Amino acid sequence: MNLVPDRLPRRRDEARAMFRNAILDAAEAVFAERGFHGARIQDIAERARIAVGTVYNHFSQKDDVLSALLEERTEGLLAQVRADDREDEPAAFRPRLEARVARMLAYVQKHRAFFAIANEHGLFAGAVAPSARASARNLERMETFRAVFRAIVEEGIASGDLEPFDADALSRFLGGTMRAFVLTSLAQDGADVRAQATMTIDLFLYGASRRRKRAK
Amino acid sequence: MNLVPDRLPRRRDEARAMFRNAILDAAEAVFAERGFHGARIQDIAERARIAVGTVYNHFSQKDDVLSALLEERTEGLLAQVRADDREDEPAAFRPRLEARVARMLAYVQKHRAFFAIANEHGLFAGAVAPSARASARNLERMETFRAVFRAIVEEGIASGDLEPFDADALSRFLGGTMRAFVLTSLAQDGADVRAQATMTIDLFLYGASRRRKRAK
Amino acid sequence: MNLVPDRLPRRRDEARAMFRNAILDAAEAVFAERGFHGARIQDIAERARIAVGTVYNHFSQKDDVLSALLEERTEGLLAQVRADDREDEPAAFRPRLEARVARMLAYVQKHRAFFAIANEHGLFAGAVAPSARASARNLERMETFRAVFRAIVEEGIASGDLEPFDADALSRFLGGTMRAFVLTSLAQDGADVRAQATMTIDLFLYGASRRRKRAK
Amino acid sequence: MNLVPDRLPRRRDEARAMFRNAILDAAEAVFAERGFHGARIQDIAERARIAVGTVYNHFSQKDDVLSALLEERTEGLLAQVRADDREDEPAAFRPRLEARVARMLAYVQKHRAFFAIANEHGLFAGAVAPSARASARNLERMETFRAVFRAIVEEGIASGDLEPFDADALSRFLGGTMRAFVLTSLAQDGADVRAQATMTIDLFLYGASRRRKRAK
DNA sequence: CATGAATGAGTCTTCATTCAT
DNA sequence: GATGAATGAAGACTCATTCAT
Repeated sequence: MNLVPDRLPRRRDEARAMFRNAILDAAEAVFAERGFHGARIQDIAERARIAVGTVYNHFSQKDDVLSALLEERTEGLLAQVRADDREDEPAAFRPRLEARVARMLAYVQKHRAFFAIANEHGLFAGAVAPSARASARNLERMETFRAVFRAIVEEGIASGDLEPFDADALSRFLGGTMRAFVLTSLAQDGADVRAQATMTIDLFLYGASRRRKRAK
Repeated sequence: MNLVPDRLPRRRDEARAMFRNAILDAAEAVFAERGFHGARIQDIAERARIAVGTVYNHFSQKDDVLSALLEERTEGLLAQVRADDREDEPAAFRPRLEARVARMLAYVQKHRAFFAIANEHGLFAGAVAPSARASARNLERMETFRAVFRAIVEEGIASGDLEPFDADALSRFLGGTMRAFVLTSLAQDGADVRAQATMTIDLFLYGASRRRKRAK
Repeated sequence: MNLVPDRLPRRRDEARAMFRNAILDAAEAVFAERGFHGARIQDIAERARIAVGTVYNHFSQKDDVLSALLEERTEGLLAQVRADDREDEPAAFRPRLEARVARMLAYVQKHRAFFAIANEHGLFAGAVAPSARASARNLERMETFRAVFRAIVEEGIASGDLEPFDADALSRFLGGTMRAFVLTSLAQDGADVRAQATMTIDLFLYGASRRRKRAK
Repeated sequence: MNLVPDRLPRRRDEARAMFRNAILDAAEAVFAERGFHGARIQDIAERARIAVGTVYNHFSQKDDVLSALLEERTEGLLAQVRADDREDEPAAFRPRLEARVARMLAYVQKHRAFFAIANEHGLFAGAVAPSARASARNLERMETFRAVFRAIVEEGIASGDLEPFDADALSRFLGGTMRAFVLTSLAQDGADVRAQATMTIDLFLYGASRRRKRAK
């Protein structure tokens, strides 16, 4: 095994990745502060302490910076759901859902600067009419999300934990419920993610009506 | 009563209002098509079949057109909730809530072009961290919304229909649930508003868990 | 003599003149405040308490308002020089010149708001290269001025009071000297016009050098 | 001495300065042709053979281009007066003044395109009432001028060459006299600066009255 | 003739993108 | 590949002028 020829390329790749990440981090901050349209490439470059041209060496358009950010965070968020590779993942529906929701909330909390604006760009746009403005990739992304949520709901229906309503409606409901509390995460700095997850699940499962004798 | 002196001023006011409405209608359509930033004043003027300058005779900035639209639609949406003046408004919590929700869904459906973009401008931003970008008026508007939802929830708690959870959390939950179905309204042309309202309320009240013997 | 047919027309003319004057007065004030380009027809109309359209009933363009003003004030200023009709006008060169200068200074002082900006529009532009921008009428006006000053100077040369220098140079010198003190008039509210006139003439005649034994 | 590291920055600075000068030169010409308001940034850019945006890389507003021009020419004009560093500067009051005036006239002649419009923007506004429109910097500039002229005049009074009149009045008189002949410079292409300077000084010192036996 | 809203040509300014160094 | 100045298309906004009432 000759490692030498590997070394330089590897370093190069690392360097590339560092620039790329620096740009994305800077963009996340600047987008959050000024919104996508209010953010100038110049601002992002300055925040990343690089030159404007360098941004263009890594992304061919401003839009691509946003897309990459959406891609990255979406992927990160979805990774919180996919629990297949976790050994300690609970098996029962509710605790498993709770674990997933808690992880998602934590992730959103960590990147709240970004999620605050992602909303404006259709990340949570749900079933909004696919306007000409929503890029094809955006729609795909939303569809991935939807699929993940639908899978969860279908699991629940299959396991008998959820009422066999329309899976689509239920997945939207789950999304909406989470979103309600995600927004709290965005607003607060040190939100108690665990408690929020519990409340989210509780309301998702049993609603807001006056509980009678049902055991929680 | 001498109506004559009234005539001209009245006509003038009417003319003013007509222009203003034409502009707002055109803006609603253009914003929906291209988004706020993609919409040029020229586009709005053309759609309204007036000159660019005329837009500026009625709104001093592009931003103000959006604001006025938000104002108008927000007010319209809230008007659907305030049921005090309706004689046929049901008295019981659930049917009353259902009626309100149905009216709101219908209103959103009617102005879905607008609500699709209002989303991007914080109308539903909920508790998102009040960024420097959200105008003071925007915050006020969101607060009004919040207050209306909280009032509904508090009614429900008082009447014993809702579990005495934190009113703030419940109002967010109600908002999130509605939003999930509102988005469906936005996507579809002839959505069955009544059915959606029922499903919204049902999920809001009883959640998604498998129903046992509880009477629906 | 039938006065009736005269009455209405006369009143009409008076009315026209009143509007015209109101506009010119307003324009004088607004031009002085904001400069010609900074003054909007709207501003002038407001100051004159009339409608924008009315301004256009009296002047066909914005430029014409300025022109009319220049015309009027130029004429007024020149009227201060032409002393032919005054019975008490001194005959000797120096007192006569002094009287004329004093009257001009007083006139400028009275209309200083206007003269402060007239400068920007070539009223005193003197021999500036006749740019394409200086309207033909403007040049004529300047020429009239020049002619008046030259006449004065030639009088002085003829009477032996002035050194037989180039009449053109002398007239420019007289203009420059006056201008130096006119500017003081513009700055101060209650400038002592008489004293200024005396100083102007004194310097014009004898210069600034140390006086020896010559009787002043 | 290592010049290498210096090279690039030095070249960059030179490049910057070249663009800046190209813009100012173009602006001088265009302003002279069309006046400040009639000059479009586009015109200036075209004349300088650069893009519109480049103008904005060097000046943040159109106003700033004019200001920079005023600054530069004012400084240039004043530099003609400050004779301290000249070895061949005459010591006696009159020849010294004459040298200074000649240099100023030559400078104005050289940049007459500019001075023709500077007039419109208060460069020579003298003691005009400091309107809200005259920028603070403008006033400063005028004050500098005034100070220079006053210093000259005071020198003359101190040396006994000038009558001990009010220094302020005398400095205005000097300015006015010069201005009268400067304007001639502006009009003519190949004006005889030396002769003009002599005439200026002569009139400034001895006025226009008929000379008796006094030795010139 | 007064009125004042409608008109739309005109211009400054911004900023994504390019490219020579 | 980094740099940052040059580029120029694009768009908000102004305001002189028109014209229906």
